[in-house]
Amino acid sequence: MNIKQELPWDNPRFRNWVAVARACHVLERTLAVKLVPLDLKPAQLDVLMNLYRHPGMSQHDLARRLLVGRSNITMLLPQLEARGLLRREGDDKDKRVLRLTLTAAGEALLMQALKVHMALIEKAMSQSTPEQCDMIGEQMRKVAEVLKEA
Amino acid sequence: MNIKQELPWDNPRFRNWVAVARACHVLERTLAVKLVPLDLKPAQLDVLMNLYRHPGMSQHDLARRLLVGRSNITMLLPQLEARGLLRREGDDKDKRVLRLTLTAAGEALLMQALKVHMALIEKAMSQSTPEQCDMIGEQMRKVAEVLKEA
DNA sequence: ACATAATAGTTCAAACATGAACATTAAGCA
DNA sequence: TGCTTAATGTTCATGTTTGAACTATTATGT
Repeated sequence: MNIKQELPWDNPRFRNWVAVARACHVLERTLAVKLVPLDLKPAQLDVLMNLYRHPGMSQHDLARRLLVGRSNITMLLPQLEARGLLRREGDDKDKRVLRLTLTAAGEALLMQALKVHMALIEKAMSQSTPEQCDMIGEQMRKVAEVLKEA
Repeated sequence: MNIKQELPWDNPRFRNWVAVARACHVLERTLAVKLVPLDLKPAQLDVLMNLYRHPGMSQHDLARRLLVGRSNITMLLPQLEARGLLRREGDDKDKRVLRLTLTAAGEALLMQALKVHMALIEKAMSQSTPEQCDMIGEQMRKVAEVLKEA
């Protein structure tokens, strides 16, 4: 009847998830520091990455992918657009939506930022075997899936 | 000479880490929603959790554990103190530091919040075997360790 | 066609986080 | 002892994120 047996910290799932959250947090902060020379914040890098993978996205779609409010996108984009990193063009069929695409400058900056991001991830995951790494990715994709309807 | 071979998304470590970051983000957002009834934000829960595990912590120590600026703590604590969830008492030996401890009310609220947190994590990790879960935690602790000197 | 509802994006105020400058106290050392 | 340096916590200005209300446009249903 030790009360500590009931504490979350004695539950492996809890302890291990705390480690996951902590690792994420550390990597995020480190990335922020390393992106300073490029005058980019992690949130902005996320925008560029998503536009690269999904050109022509609407702002609404982008907000959903980034798990962020639409108004956040509205505040975020003008800075990047003013720097000539992306374009916002109205859709012909639906005059409500703005289609987003990277410019050449945007792609170029993204590539530089990705080098930084990649190097950091390489370092972070260097302790794991390829099999472990794949398993982690696989499990984490399941986590995101399971939580969608939570 | 396919240029796509060089892209980070084709690197397993990159893709898998993106999945980790995404899972974290989703769980964090979900937790925030589920904590609304308790009038607690994830950052505040982190404070309570750390004070429970390490009673008598200084604000500086707390800031370092939370990977957050000291000023952030200064802004965060008065709300919780005003709600009677924690106490801040000056250290006798060193008049600069404030020692932090949970009150009974703070512990009680923490226990309620932990139930919510725990349930969410259980659901998230329910897809993984205990062995996989432990392996993930182990690797993530290494990640945090490796990035400390990065 | 027309009214109603839903959607995309914006605006705005409030909450929140950040980092530099500051006051107070402690530690190191001549 | 005194002087310098470092550490703790606070303040404040700045920038970010959020959610609710708003406009404009499209979809739906009768």
